[in-house]
Amino acid sequence: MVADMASKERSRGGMSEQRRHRVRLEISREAARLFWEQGVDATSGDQIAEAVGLSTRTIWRHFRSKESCAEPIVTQSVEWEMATLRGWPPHLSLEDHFAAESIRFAREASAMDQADTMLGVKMIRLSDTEPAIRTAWLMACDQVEREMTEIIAIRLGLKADDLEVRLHAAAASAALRVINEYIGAALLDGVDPREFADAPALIANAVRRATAGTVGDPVSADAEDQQE
Amino acid sequence: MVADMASKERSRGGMSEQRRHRVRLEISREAARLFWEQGVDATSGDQIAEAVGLSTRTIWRHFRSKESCAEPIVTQSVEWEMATLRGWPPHLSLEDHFAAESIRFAREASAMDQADTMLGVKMIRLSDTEPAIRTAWLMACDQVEREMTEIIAIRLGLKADDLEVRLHAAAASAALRVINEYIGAALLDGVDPREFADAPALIANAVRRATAGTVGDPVSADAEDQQE
DNA sequence: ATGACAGTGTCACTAAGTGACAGACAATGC
DNA sequence: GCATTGTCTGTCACTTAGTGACACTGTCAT
Repeated sequence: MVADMASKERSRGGMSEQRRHRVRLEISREAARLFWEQGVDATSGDQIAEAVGLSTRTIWRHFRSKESCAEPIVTQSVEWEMATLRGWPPHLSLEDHFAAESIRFAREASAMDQADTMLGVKMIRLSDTEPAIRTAWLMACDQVEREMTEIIAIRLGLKADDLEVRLHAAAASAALRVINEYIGAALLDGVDPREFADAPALIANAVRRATAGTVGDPVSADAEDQQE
Repeated sequence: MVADMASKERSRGGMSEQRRHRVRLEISREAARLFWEQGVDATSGDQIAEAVGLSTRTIWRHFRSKESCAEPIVTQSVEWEMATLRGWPPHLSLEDHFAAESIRFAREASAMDQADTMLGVKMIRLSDTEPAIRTAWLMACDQVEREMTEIIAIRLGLKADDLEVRLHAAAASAALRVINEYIGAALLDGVDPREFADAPALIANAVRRATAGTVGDPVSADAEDQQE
């Protein structure tokens, strides 16, 4: 029975998780496009459903509200940052790690990933004027903050609910958000992406300043173990 | 003076702004109470209308959505912080100014103000589990951030859209938010408010660290004039 | 084959929110 | 005094977001 469940998890359940994610992303893509082209209010659930080729009912099975249809595409646009933070090795500085990862991203990302990223940037811009979308963006930033909290806790060898850690995480992720908005807005205004080659340094310095120099530099391997 | 206000209250255009604000606050108070007592989903627009003694239609005239009914009470809970920031004299340190202002608040605030503040704290706690309310809270924090941007720009003698200023403002207000959540949660857990006598120092130090020491200390009177 | 199950469609339904119009009420003009 | 004007509010019909219940379809395990 255990093996049965395991195989089920792999074939059925596990698959369905991925599939669900894919369907949500597909819906989100169309929804984001429509939101961008004609505004949120002017876009109906029926329209989204038709664009993606599903029944309206099914849309509501995947999303609890119209605005939340934008979430996956927004979340995905910060996902690589979260992944990058998760994979931040103690012995590397933040700029070195971000620089390496963004090179890897530029090399490995598919055309669809790039298109999705642009859609995400558009949603972030939309969130300036559409409160409904701003929610999605702020929620995504909230996710980044939680991620950041974990990373900082480990890096400093403190608990994740420590006030110090929470303060650093909040400040650092707020800085990250501002840089995201800043670069995103510039990209939409047609600025050449090459202009932002120094983004890793920009981010690392902002994080360093936001955390009083506590976060950003390499830490010695055993620093993360000592709890005091 | 009071008579002046009262007469102005009756006069036409000028008053309607204040009156509108009062009505919204009254609605918000009842809505927040209901949200806290029975949850957001379980509270209908009709219920709010009945509780406040207005027709449902009028509720939707004042608020564009059910959740946004919580906004004024949430906003008000950070309003004194915004007012305090606005009135931060250049020659004072942040802790000194906050300490002075919070003493003044404790002395001058009416019973209803205090009750509203507690309601606001409850809404902030609610926003942990109710995404709809979290929006209101994050929006209020957004307001604080904008306020903070202005204050920091003036204090450092830079433009409000300067990236440096925006980074500092975001980090500082994020720190402020975390402390708000931290103290609010503690208060709801029954911790004695006297425990937080050191809040001004806590806030000032957090802001100072979040801004790499740039914001928090007194600035010389002419520092704010020089643009570079 | 057959049964279990997850995903989807259909349809009726509740609740959120809007538009249009009418009445209440105070301030203003004559 | 009385009509006028503008703002706020209530009533009611209406649209749209979102849910519940049930039937249908394809896939997998037995």
